[in-house]
Amino acid sequence: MINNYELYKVFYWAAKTGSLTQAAKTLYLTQPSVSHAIKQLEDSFGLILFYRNSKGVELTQEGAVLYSYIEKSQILISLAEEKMAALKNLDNGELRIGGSDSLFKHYVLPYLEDFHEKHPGIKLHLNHGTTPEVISFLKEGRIDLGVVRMPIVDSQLEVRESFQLQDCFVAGARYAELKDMVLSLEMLLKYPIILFSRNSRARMAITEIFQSYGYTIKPEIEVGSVDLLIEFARRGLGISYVTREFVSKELEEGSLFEIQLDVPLPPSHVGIMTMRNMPLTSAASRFIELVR
Amino acid sequence: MINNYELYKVFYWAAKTGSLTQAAKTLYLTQPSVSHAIKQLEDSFGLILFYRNSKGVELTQEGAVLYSYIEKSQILISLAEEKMAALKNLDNGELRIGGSDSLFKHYVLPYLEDFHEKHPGIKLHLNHGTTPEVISFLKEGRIDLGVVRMPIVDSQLEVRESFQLQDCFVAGARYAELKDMVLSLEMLLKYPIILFSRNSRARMAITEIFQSYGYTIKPEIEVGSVDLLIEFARRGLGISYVTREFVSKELEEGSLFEIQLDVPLPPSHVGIMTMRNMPLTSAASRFIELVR
DNA sequence: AGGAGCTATAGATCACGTCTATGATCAATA
DNA sequence: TATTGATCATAGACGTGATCTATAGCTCCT
Repeated sequence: MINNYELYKVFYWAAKTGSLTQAAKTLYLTQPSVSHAIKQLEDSFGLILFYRNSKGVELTQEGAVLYSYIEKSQILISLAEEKMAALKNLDNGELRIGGSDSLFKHYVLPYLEDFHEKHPGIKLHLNHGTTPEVISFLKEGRIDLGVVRMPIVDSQLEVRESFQLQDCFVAGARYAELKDMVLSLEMLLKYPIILFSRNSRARMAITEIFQSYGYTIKPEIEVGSVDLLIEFARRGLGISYVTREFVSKELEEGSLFEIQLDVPLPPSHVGIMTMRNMPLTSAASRFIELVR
Repeated sequence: MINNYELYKVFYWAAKTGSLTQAAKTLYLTQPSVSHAIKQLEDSFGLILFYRNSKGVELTQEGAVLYSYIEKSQILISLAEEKMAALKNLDNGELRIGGSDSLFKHYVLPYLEDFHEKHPGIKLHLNHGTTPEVISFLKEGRIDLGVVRMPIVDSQLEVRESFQLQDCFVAGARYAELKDMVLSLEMLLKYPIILFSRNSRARMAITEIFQSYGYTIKPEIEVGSVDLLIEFARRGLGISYVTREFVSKELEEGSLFEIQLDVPLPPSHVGIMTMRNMPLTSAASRFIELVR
C-alpha cells in the first residue's frame, strides 16, 4: 500500500461535494485529473469507491468506510494548517524568556507589555534565575531567549547587545555627609558595603574593577535580591552597589543618593542571548526585533 | 495554503524517527528528498519545524504543534488503509441480500452458510419481500443483491440466471386416488386449488400457463406463505401449487405426492439480480461467484 | 431530437519529485 | 589533533507521472 496521500485530498473533496467536477474546481484541477486520481485510489485498494451516475458520484459502501476515516484526517490537516498560519501571524503561540528578576522588573517589562499588547494571543513565560541558570535553561530548551548581562563567552550562544546599565554605589540618609563628596575607592571601602550575594555578573564585575585598581572589595552584608540591596541602603545599613536604573525612583525622591567616585565605573551591557545556529520561534524573533 | 499532503507523510516520519535519514529509509526515498520535502513545508508555513543537529533532527516548538495534528491524521490514514485491505480481503464488511423467505430458506441458505464460514467477518443482512419489493430495495440501495424468480424485465437491473426450480401441484392423503393418475388441466381444475396469495412471480407464472391453454385458474384458498401452502395440502384442504424443491422432504416421506399432468409445466428460473452498471461490493461479488 | 450536465479515455507535455554527487558540520573516536 | 563516520544541506540532472486538452459516452431534461 504505497499510496500518494495527495490522492486522499482528492477523494475527500470528491466525496464531500459528490461530484468529480466540483472537486476539480475546489482543488484547481481539471475533471479528468480528479477522475484519474480516484481511479488510482480504487485500483490501489482493489475496491470501487464511488457509484458514477449522470448527476455526479456517490460513495459506495466501501467508499463510505474510507470517507469516515479520511474526513477526520483531512479536518485535522486543515486545523493544523490554520494553526500554523496563526503561529506565523503571532496570533498564537508562546514566548519563554529567562533572566534575572531585577532585569525583568526594571528593563524587560515595558517591552513585554508592548509585545503582549501587539500579540495578545502569545502566552508569556518568564523564568528567572542567575546568568548561569539562564544559560542552562536555554541549552535545555526550556526558554527561547535569555536576557542577561554581558559579556557571555559561550560558543553555543549568540548574544545581541541590547542596552547599557550603569551600576553605582548608593546610600541613604545615614550617610548624608557623603552626598557632596567625591570618594576614592579606598575611602569607599571604609564604609560598610552591601553587595548582591549570588554569583551574579554584576557582583563579578565590581570585584574585577576593584581588583584592577589594586583593591579587594569585601561586603559587610550580602543580600539575595535587588530589592533588599535598595532597602538595606535606605535603612542606612551600608552602601549598596546597584544598577542606577533600578533605583531611579529612590534617587528622585531623595531616599537614596549616588556616591560620586573619583574613578569611572564602566557601564555594564545587557544582551539578549539565544542558542547559536538554532532557529527562533516567530514569537522570539518578533520580540527581539521589538527590543532593538 | 496549497500544500502537497504527501509532504505531511514525510514530516510525520521525520518527526517520528527524529532523523531525516531514517525517514528516508522508511519511505524508500533518499535523504536529500526528505530534506527537500521538509524544507518545502517550512517554506510554505514560513516557520522552522526542526532543529537540525549532528544526531538528527528535533521538533521545534512550532514543529511540535504541527506534529500533534499530523500524527493523528496519519494514524487515521493508516487505519483507513488497513480497513480497506480488510474489506478487500473480505475480513470485514457486510452483505445485504433481498429475496423471498422461501427462497432464502430452501435455496440461498446453504450458500449463505458456506459464505459465512469462509468469511466470518462479513455481516449478513437478509431482507425478505416480494419480487417488486426486492427490486425497490435494490434501487434504493438498501440491499446489494436480490434473489428472485425470473424473468425480470427492468433495464436498470442485471440478472444472472442461477438455477431452475420446478413448480408442481401437490396433494396429501385426502386425494390419494390421484396418486397414480395423469391429470389434464381441466380435470385438475375440478379440485380445490391452493395458491400463494401475494402478487408473486410464481402465481403470475401459473396463471399465464393456464391462460395459454385456454383455462382460468382460480384458487379456492389463497395463503400468504409457502409453509402454509404445504401445510394446507397435507391437511387435505386442496391441491397446492408449490416449488418441488420446497417440498422434497414431504414428497420423500410420503405426506405429499406430486400430481402428474398431461402437459409439462415449464420450470421457473431463479436469478441473482443486481443494479446494472453499479459496481458490486467485494462481498457481493464473492457471494455471486460462490453461487455460480 | 437536441442540449446540458456528468464521468471516462487517450495522448501529449512539462513541472517537479527524486536521484546522484558533493559539501558542511559535528561528535566520537584513535 | 587528526580521522572517521555520522548527520543534514545544496546543486544540478534526470525522468516519471501528474496534469492538461480534446473527445467520447452516458443520462437526464427540455
